[in-house]
Amino acid sequence: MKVNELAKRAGVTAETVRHYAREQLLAPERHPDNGYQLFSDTDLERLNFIQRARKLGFSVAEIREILAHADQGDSPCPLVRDLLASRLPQVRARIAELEALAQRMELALTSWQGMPDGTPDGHSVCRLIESFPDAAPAKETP
Amino acid sequence: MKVNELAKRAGVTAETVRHYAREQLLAPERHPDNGYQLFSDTDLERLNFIQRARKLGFSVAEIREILAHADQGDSPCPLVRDLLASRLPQVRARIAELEALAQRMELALTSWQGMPDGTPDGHSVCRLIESFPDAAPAKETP
DNA sequence: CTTGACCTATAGGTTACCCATAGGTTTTAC
DNA sequence: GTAAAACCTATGGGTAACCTATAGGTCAAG
Repeated sequence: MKVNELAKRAGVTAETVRHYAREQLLAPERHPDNGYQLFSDTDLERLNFIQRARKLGFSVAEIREILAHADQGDSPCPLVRDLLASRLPQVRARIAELEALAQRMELALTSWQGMPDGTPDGHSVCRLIESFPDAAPAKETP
Repeated sequence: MKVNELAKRAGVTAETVRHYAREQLLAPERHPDNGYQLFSDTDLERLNFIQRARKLGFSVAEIREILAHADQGDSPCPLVRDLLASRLPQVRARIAELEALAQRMELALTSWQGMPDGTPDGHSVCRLIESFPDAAPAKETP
C-alpha cells in the first residue's frame, strides 16, 4: 500500500508516515519504476506499535532503538521498562512545574481583581507583573 | 554595561541577553567605536520584568508585544490580563494530559511486574506495549 | 488527453534558547 | 610593550515531532 492508504488505516496523516520513514522507524520498499514507498501489513502493525509507544511517552528516537532491537531478534522489553522507569519521574516533575505555574497565574489573576492598570513610566512597565512575588523557575512556554 | 555584566546582574546567561536583544525585547545602544552593546539600568529593570513575565508563562513574543505597548506609553495591563486568562485553561489542559500520561506509564510499569519479556517475531515487537490498553492522545514527548 | 488526486524530495517554520565558529577588542600580567 | 586571557561580534546549526509550502513527476478516470 502507498503512503496515504497506510496513513488512513492507522489514523495518522501522510506526513507523519513519511516522517517516520525518514526517521527510519519504517523501512518501506520502493516501487522500482516510480520510487513510491510501498508498505506491507507488517508496516501497519509496526505503525500501530509506534502509536502505542508514543502514547506511553516514548520519543521517536527511543522507538527507533526499540524497533532496532526487535529487528535484530532481541527482546526490547527490558529496555522499554528502563526507559519508562527513568522517564516517569521527569513527567512528574514537569507536572509539578506546570502546577506551580498555574497557581502563579491564578494568584495573579485573582489578586489583580480591581487593581488599577496604571500607565508605564521609565521605571514601570506594568506594576501588576512587577509587584508579583518571586517564585520558581520560568522554563519554557507550555 | 556590557552583555556579561547585565547577564550576571539579572542572573541569566549572556546568550540569553543577546537573544532578547536579537528578539527586540532589549534595544541597547552601540558603542560607536567597537559596536559593543551597551545596556543601561533601565535595561536591567526591563530584563527583570521579562524574567517575571516568563515566570507567569508569557512567551517571548508576547512580552515583546507587552513591552511595545509600554514603550508607546499605553498601559499593557489589560493585554496582560487577557493573555493570562486565555492561557490558563491551556496550562490546565496540558497538566491533565500529562497526568493521564503518567497514569498510563505507572499502570504499564506495575502491570508488567513479573510479566515475561518474550522475543519479537514478525507480528510482535514487545507484547508489553502491544497489549497495553488504548487511551488518550499521544502528543509530544514531555 | 487533460484534470485532479497522489507521489516525490527539499527547505523552512514552530519555541527559547544553547553551542560552536571565526575573528575583532579590551584588559591584565609580566 | 606585548602577549595571553577574557570578552565582544555575527552567523549558522541544533533541539522534538511533526506541519506546511514548493516544484515537479505519476497515475486513474472522464
